[in-house]
Amino acid sequence: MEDLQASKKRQVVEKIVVKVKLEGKKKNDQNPSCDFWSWRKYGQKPIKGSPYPRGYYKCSTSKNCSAKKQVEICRTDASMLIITYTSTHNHPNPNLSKQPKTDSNPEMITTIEPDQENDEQKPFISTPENNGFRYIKTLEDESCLTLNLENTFFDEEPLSYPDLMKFSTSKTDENDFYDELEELPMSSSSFKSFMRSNFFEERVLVQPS
DNA sequence: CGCATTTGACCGGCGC
DNA sequence: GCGCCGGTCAAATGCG
Repeated sequence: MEDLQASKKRQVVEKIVVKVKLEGKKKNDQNPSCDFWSWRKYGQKPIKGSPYPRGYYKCSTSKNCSAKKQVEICRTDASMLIITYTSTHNHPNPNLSKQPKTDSNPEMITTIEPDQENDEQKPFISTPENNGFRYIKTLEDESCLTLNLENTFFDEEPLSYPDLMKFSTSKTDENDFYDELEELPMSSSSFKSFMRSNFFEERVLVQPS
């Protein structure tokens, strides 16, 4: 009841759209937990234009965490998972603290093989039309950045990215978190490699029309 | 027995 | 104003 102001009107809602390619592996087939947070499914709906339903998940790690995500299968490529993150977590990642050790998993974090469809890896260009914001592209859009995850999904967090979790303290404005990622000249190279090695995130700012 | 998932109903926004 | 569609709720069910 207190969070109704968030859904009241169509204010600017920031979303993170992650496209994940399942290399034909059934690994995480429909497994929602392709990240280190724990999610609880609270709904599923068929989506117009897509033969596949979309699942709605809430963060189950913390009761007051408003983080949500939607998981759907790309209608043009069933091996592609589209995960949309809404809101952000207002609590530290549990897994992060429970696995302080060796990140010696070079195979997991590795890097992205540049040889595969790297031509899609075009950087986002902020044009006056999009006001500098990244808008979600249509799924058919070839320019959507995608990454092949090979067999390595992050069942466990591939590496530690302190910068990513630094929001644990001053959590006044969650958006700051992503703003930093956005503006950050990439001081957190570890985060970058993390991102690149697992998926590509696209920051979407939905504005009222 | 407790918790997560499933599933249909309900609600609100948007387009026509 | 109406209907469609996406998102959420909540009861029922299944599973560990």
